[in-house]
Amino acid sequence: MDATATPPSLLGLTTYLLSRTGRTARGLLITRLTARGQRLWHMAVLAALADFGPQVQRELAERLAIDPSDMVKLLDELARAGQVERARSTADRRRVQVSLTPAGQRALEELQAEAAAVQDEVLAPLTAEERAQLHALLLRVHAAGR
Amino acid sequence: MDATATPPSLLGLTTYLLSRTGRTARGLLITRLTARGQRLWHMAVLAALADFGPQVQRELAERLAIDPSDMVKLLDELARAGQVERARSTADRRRVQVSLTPAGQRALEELQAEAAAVQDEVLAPLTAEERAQLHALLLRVHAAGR
DNA sequence: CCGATGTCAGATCCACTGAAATGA
DNA sequence: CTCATTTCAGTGTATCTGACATCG
Repeated sequence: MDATATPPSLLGLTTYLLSRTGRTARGLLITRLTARGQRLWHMAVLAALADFGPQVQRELAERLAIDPSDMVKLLDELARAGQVERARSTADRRRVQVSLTPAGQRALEELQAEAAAVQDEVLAPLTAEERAQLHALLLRVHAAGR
Repeated sequence: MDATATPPSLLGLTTYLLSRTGRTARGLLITRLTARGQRLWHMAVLAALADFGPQVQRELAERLAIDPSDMVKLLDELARAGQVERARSTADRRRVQVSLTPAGQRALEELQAEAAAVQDEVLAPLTAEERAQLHALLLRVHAAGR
């Protein structure tokens, strides 16, 4: 018996596997992004802006299920890198509209390429059909779990 | 369009879903375990001892892929709760054999029940057959990714 | 109510110590 | 037999992250 084997009673838990494989994937991506001076959440923020257009800070935080105070710090970094722009809403001056800059758009495309590469690596043992199956199942789990 | 919807370009990434759903499951379980004064790693350690029997501390850390120094702290907590016992090996007095106590066995069973409950909750949208499918796919991804 | 700032706890990682075994 | 090296448990610390509380 291999001295590095994972305990079977953990392997029997689907949620353990979810947690573990998700963690692995995240770790791999973080390594790549760090090399570019970006972080994981940067990609999520840029993606949200690309998909939904300029948005209020609060909505962004809610969408990505992260704490509003953390969003502030993320946007600080992205703004410093020139990837997003903040502008006070003229209608409601408490609100801040966040929008993607062309540089942000380019950065997002690069990050997505990195993410795709990591995904290929992680899902290597599965056929294309199986990947689609896994994706569909996870989508349903995700949709329910909020 | 729902203001809390996740960006489609993230939903298209299987690795994002893995990460996200894994995170959700872990969070739910942590909440339950905290209420019992236990932590996630406690369960992993107890499971490893139940599955593989008494072991040297070093092996235990290797198996669970955590830092040996962190294992020391985990075992301190588990020993204080009377769930594991440490004994110096007579053959090699540097080594410490860790074993599960009856109280540890009982604790593990309770933790596993909690984990099963969380799993039922998270995987609620899937049929039994689909859960088995998901499990099999994740198992293969996990096995490859080390 | 919203964005911003500061702080706190938890987890991971790394360097180091002292005791004990091993081997040249 | 001795000395250098390695292995192991344990200690302490630096760092990062996410959660929260509070302020303007």
